[in-house]
Amino acid sequence: MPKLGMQPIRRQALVNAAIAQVGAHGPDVTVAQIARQAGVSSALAHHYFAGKADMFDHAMRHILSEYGAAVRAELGHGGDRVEAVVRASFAPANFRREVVAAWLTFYVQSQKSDTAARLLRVYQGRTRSNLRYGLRARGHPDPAAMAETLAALIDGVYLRAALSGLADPDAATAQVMGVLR
Amino acid sequence: MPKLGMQPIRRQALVNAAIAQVGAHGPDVTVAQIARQAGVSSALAHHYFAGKADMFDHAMRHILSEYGAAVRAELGHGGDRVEAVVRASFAPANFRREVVAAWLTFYVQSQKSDTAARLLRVYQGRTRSNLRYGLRARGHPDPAAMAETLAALIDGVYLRAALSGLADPDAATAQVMGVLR
Amino acid sequence: MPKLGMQPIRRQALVNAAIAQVGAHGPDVTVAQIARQAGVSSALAHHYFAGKADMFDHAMRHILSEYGAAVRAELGHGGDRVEAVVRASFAPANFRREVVAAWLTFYVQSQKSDTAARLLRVYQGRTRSNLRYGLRARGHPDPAAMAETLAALIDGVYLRAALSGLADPDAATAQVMGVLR
Amino acid sequence: MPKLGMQPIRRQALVNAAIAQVGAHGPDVTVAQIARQAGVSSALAHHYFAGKADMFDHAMRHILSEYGAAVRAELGHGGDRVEAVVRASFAPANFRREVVAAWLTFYVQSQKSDTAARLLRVYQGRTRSNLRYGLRARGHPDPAAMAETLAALIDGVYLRAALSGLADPDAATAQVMGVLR
DNA sequence: AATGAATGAGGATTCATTCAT
DNA sequence: GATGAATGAATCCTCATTCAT
Repeated sequence: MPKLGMQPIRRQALVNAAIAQVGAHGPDVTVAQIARQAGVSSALAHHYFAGKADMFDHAMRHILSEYGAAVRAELGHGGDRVEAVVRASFAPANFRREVVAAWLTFYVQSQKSDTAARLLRVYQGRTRSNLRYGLRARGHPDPAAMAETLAALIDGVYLRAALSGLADPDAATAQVMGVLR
Repeated sequence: MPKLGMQPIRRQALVNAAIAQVGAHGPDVTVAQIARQAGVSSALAHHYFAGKADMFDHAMRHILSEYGAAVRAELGHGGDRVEAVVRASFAPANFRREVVAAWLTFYVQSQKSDTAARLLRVYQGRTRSNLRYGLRARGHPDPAAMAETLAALIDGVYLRAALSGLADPDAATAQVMGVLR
Repeated sequence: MPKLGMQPIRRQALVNAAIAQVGAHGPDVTVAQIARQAGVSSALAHHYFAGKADMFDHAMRHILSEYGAAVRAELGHGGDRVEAVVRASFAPANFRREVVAAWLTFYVQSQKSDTAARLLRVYQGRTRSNLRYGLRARGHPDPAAMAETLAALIDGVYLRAALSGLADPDAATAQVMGVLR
Repeated sequence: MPKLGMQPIRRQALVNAAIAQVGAHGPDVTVAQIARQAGVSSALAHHYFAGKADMFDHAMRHILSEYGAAVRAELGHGGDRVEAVVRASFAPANFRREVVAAWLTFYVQSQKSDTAARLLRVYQGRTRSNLRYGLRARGHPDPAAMAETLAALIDGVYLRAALSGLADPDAATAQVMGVLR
């Protein structure tokens, strides 16, 4: 009897492996490396994904969707909307060394991948809108500009974490919130 | 006597071509592409550089040294030290679309290249120190922390410029300086 | 299930092709040439061997192991041990034009390949020991020295066969045995 | 004023360098390496020789001519002709580690170079004839066969010296003469 | 005489991808 | 569902060789 429903399992395993490998070895990982880490043959990776680029797109999608989930979770707690977004950005699950490194790599590759670029724009828009909304609620004088600044600062902190390999969620959150006084 | 003194000319041309190509096509440019843009054979590129990685290292070095020159130039004008650093960061020469894109790519690759990582660390240290010094002069209550924040914010703005392809020096400067009130 | 068990077949085919091509065209054969003769792509050659050097090492290993088999076969016939070694050295299978030429090439390359050098030393040791043993049995007054001489003479005859392209097993055997009176 | 008569000096320097480099690094030395050791540019090497193969041919020619000179010198001493040839073969000048290694390499390459093959045949013929003549003078029952054997043995001893890197002139001479009792 | 400059040709090696089983 | 087998298409890099000066 054939194994049923392997598709979602394999796809998830491959996406995780892609993130882990890209995070560990940078952008030049091979399909074979990813497949090996996922415990399957590289041929199977091509069976489940249209190609390497497709796998990378899905990996980025996964990272962003985990981020989205973190935001929703924080928002669910009630409390300040701005801090919720910032806190979610540095939630331990998203702020793991390898995830941050992978995020940066995919970020760069989105200069070439339309799919990734589109995804990124969607999430950036959502973040901006969340921040503006929260800033307005706080009575901030220029929510639009400050939202941009916060978003850029979050990315900057990510960038430096990716490079230094150090990632301290609480410190990062405090640093970003600091500019709001 | 043969034609003499080509070495520095060729090296510079190749470094410029590397920045332009990487800025335009991302990290996966080929040595042949770079050489073609520089108007030489790929063999010559290998004659003047130890290899592709060496070329990339020198390209990063060049970007950072141009940045360093911009900082020194701004500092020479006198005036506020913090604003000088920020303004230099977004000086038109450094903030060209392709340079920013190349910078991001090399930034990522510095996860693998020790040389690039070292360079980066030097420049980051210098920036941090300049910012602290300027912040102290301004009587800022927590120069160390704010220097980190400004540095991260500068990187974040760069990052977003690299992706959007939009780069407005004055707007960027104003945005960063904004967090100082 | 895929086509299975190609590995040993391909490896053997590639080793044979390597010997044939090196025997025919000298040390500067290309991996592509060898692969073509084996009827596969050069990429596949790299799939089954770590690289060109690895293929050459295995080719030398194969030649020496065939030689070892010939020695054991001759020893199995009983009879004089010295003559068995000499006869085996010139057994038609080992004394084919291309094999001799390939042997010489690998011999030279063993100046650079540690693996090949090690193999060679093992076989030389074995030959020396067989010859000494046989010479002692024959009551030769100085088995050690004569073993060296016989071994060198065998190599010398090989060398000349490699160059002249002529290889007459019986004549070669007689020539070597001649020095024993 | 131009330097005059550099031709023979440069050619000799390049030939010596070729022998040294091939002896040290095997058959895959580059023209640039050889030129560097000779203290000139690789362009100059091509000015004085038709190409790499030509340089190698001349290197072999030089080795053989030094050998020829050694033989003539030994023959001049009077004494046994056979021993003169053997002794000359292992004369320190010819039996230096690097020369022996180079000799072996050129020997192999003569499978491809007609020039080298021709040279080799000439010298082999001369050696054979010298040995036969000397053996006849000694009253040897089968000068032709023994000449072949001695020649092969000399080559075999060379071969082993090339590989082991050990070269003891007197021991080698004794070993070869030993087969004459 | 001599060499830095320059390149064409080629070679080893890698890798995403396809296919037969 | 899964994989070993297989390859075409790069890519980096090397090197002998030529040429202008």
